[in-house]
Amino acid sequence: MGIVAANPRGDRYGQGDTPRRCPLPAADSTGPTDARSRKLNATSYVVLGMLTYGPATSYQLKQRVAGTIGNFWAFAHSQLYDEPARLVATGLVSQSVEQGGRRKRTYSITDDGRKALADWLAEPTLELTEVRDTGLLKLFFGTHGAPEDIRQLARDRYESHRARADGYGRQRAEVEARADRWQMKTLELGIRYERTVEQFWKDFLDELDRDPP
Amino acid sequence: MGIVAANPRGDRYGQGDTPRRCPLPAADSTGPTDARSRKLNATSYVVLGMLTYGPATSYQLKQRVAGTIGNFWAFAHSQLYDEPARLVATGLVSQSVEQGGRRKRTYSITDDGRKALADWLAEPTLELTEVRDTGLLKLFFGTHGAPEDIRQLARDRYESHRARADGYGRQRAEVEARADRWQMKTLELGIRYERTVEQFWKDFLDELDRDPP
DNA sequence: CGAATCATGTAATGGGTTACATGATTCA
DNA sequence: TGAATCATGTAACCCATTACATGATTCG
Repeated sequence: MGIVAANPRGDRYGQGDTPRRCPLPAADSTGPTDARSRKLNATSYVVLGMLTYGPATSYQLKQRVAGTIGNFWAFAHSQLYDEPARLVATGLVSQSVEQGGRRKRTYSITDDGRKALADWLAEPTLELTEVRDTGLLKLFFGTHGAPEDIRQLARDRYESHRARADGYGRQRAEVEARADRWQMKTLELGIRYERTVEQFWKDFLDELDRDPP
Repeated sequence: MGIVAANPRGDRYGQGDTPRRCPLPAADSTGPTDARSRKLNATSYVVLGMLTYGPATSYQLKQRVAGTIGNFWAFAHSQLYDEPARLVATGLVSQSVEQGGRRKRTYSITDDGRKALADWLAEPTLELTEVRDTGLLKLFFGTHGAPEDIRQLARDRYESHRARADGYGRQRAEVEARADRWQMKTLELGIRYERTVEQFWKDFLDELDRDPP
């Protein structure tokens, strides 16, 4: 059939499939049965985590995310408006609304929020890493395009990863004082990752020269 | 403020912000003004690409994805039911419905579909790679948890990436005959990536032993 | 003082995840 | 022949993206 594998394992579908159902609310009606429980996702923890450095508006959250985890895990800024609002509803974050003007909202993490963050950090981490790289997808389907497309792809990707690796390198120097030990480590992984991928595309380009498609 | 950077650049928000607006349909009414144009996304191209290996049901698509790109870019299986249906509406895929029984649908790529795939392959690839790794997030916020959490995290992640790298290595041998050149290359990048990350966590574990938190 | 950019949001839509369902096939 | 697993789908909800909007501030 000309395709790599029909081998089992390798889907995500089994991953989160354990039916961890909540016991139904059973038609009771003790008040609003408040939505104070809600499954948190990565975005939630990013917001909670960033708020541990102090209260912030959505814009400030955006700034904190940019230049740190925003480098490898990006959001639309609207998420940093939506998610804190959800967390307020859940009681993990509180807000204070500025009087007058734009009624700007400033968010703070609550004790429940700190607890939720700590619980998450203590959980085992089983999820598989996902690498969302359009270039990889294109490489996989490379036979269905023109030979020159592949070469162009390789050049683009090489440049892109090299630029990012250089950027991280510069950032490391700038940031050394402010960042804590673990934050520096994430940056180090970022650099190692980008250099690896950069090297891959470089080797690939060389191979294309030696052995053109 | 104790946080890494408030440096500019590093958000995605500027990325896709060029207002590439379609000229409004201008209230004409030449028939259904069919929704035959639609911005395709990565899922679309995965489906189109997989269909170039021959017609398939959603389940067969799922199998083709698992063990190849599903390794690094996973979907819920329901997407492989939804997306082909959308592509049929766009005319890039055709379907034949089995008579009787479950009325199983088999999808094929159309000429327009092949064209769309080829166009995509010819486009420059500017998107930045996103690495969605919960472990990295936890590492970044490590100070807010217990010291033992970090160590556990490192052990978990080390194991996980080692297992995946081993898996890829085995897969490479099995698959060598069936896979084409570019497909093998994606596997090679996968291996390099996993080995790099495995090594990172290993070094980190060693460092934690030498210099405990 | 006007233009650009910063800062702060909202609305609409589409898409992805989760859960629910159930027929078909295999195999102990 | 019953249990397990394969195969096939649907529905609801949540979340993410995209576009729209506009007040505030800076700066030439």
